[in-house]
Amino acid sequence: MADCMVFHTQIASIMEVLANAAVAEICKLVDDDYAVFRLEISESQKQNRALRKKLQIQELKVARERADRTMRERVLDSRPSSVKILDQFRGMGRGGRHLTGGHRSFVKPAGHNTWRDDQPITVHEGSGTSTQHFIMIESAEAAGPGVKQERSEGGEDPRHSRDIQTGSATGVAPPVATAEPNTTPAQPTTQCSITEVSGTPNAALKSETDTETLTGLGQLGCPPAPRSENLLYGSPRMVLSHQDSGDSLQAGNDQSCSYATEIPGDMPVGLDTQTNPMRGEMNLYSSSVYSEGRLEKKEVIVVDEVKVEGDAPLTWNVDETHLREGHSLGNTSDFLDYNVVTHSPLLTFRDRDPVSTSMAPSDSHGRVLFDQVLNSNKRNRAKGKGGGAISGNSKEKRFLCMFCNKAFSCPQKVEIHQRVHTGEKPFSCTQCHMRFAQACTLKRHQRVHTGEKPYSCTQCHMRFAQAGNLKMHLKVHTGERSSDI
DNA sequence: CTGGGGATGGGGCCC
DNA sequence: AGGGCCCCATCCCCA
Repeated sequence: MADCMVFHTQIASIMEVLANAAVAEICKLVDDDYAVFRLEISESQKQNRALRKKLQIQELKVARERADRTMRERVLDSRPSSVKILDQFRGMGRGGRHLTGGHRSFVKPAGHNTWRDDQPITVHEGSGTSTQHFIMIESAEAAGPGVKQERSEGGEDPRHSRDIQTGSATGVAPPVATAEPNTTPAQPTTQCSITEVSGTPNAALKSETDTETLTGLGQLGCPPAPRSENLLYGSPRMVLSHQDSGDSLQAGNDQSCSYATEIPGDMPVGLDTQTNPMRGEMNLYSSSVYSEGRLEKKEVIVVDEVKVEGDAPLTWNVDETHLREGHSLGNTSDFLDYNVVTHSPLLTFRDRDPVSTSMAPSDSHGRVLFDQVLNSNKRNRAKGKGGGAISGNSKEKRFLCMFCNKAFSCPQKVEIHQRVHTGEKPFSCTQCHMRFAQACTLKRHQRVHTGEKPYSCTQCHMRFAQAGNLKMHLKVHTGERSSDI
């Protein structure tokens, strides 16, 4: 028995020794691996640092070159630099259609309304733009003189003219609507201000964009933007990522928050706008209004004044009396409580250097965006008929676009119109994944696939899918065509 | 470079 | 009220 006990204790001691040895071995292995791992990490960090330095040097170089070039240009051309910038982008129009339209990231409101030319250019990120806020003006009379555009005269430096103050939902304090005393007459005490707060990924885009500022994007599956220049002018990496998987139009592999207008996420193929998950996504991060089913009462804003001040965020001065009167707002306090949580139409650039490195002429994305913005503005200006924000049409147009103040006769029209700004394209082609803002546009598009050409020329054998093209073609026969182009 | 066709965007009007 | 159609402007591509 005693032998047995001794034997057991010996075995136990041997086991213990073995176990200790094994543990020691394991620890040694782990330590070795850890050391190797750390070595690798430090190597990687070194490489990272070196690359960063290289990058900085390159950026400095390019910036210097551009600065030199700018100085030369300024000597040659005494125009304001902001004009030159726009000209530069206007000249870059070609190529935009490669992007299958609709990639309107930079939407500057129509000229007739609140933003002046040197005001910040607005960026609308499609990922958060399904909001269908619009402004209902109480009456035609109120619409006319009631909507004022007051502007501050500050910040004339074009280098700073695109400063943004849009607060991001993350980190940056929300802009506080403050009436600038020097530019704004004393407001009635009954007025309340509704501050446009970007509750969406539409974080302020600054040149010195720090990742922290944009970390809110992460919630949307959007990695923080590395550098704002990319955001501004579209590096291949960041801008205009078409969200269709496998879509050749995608500018980069990064399905990130590209500050493009395309709605993120895989869109369903088909026409079902109701079940479009896009809306769901919007609900998640764009507007709690949707998810709460309180759309109606929060979408209509009776506006007495719309003020846009130099660097200040858009401020809606809402006459409280209107709110009290109901006007589809439901519970007034409910309305007042909410800070118009939507994608901000005021996503603007902080462009410290308008001739920055990213404004490379080779950047077709930036071209597209600015070109389309310019075209849009041009078109808005050119279209006199009903194009005015609040035109005294026979049909009362009481519903204003939240973005450009354009007036429409019914909310649905506003909703459709606002897709211009938001980039929302609910209608997808089942054959090619192209998306359209309007159903009829999709329908028309599908003739491309069906080959249907219902319009035939009476003068020749030509057939056309669109009446407008036939009409254009007919000018060839009448001899008008050549002068048009 | 130019002309012409294909195609999209956007707004107005009509049913 | 809402959908569809029409129209215009514009861009892109190609010969």
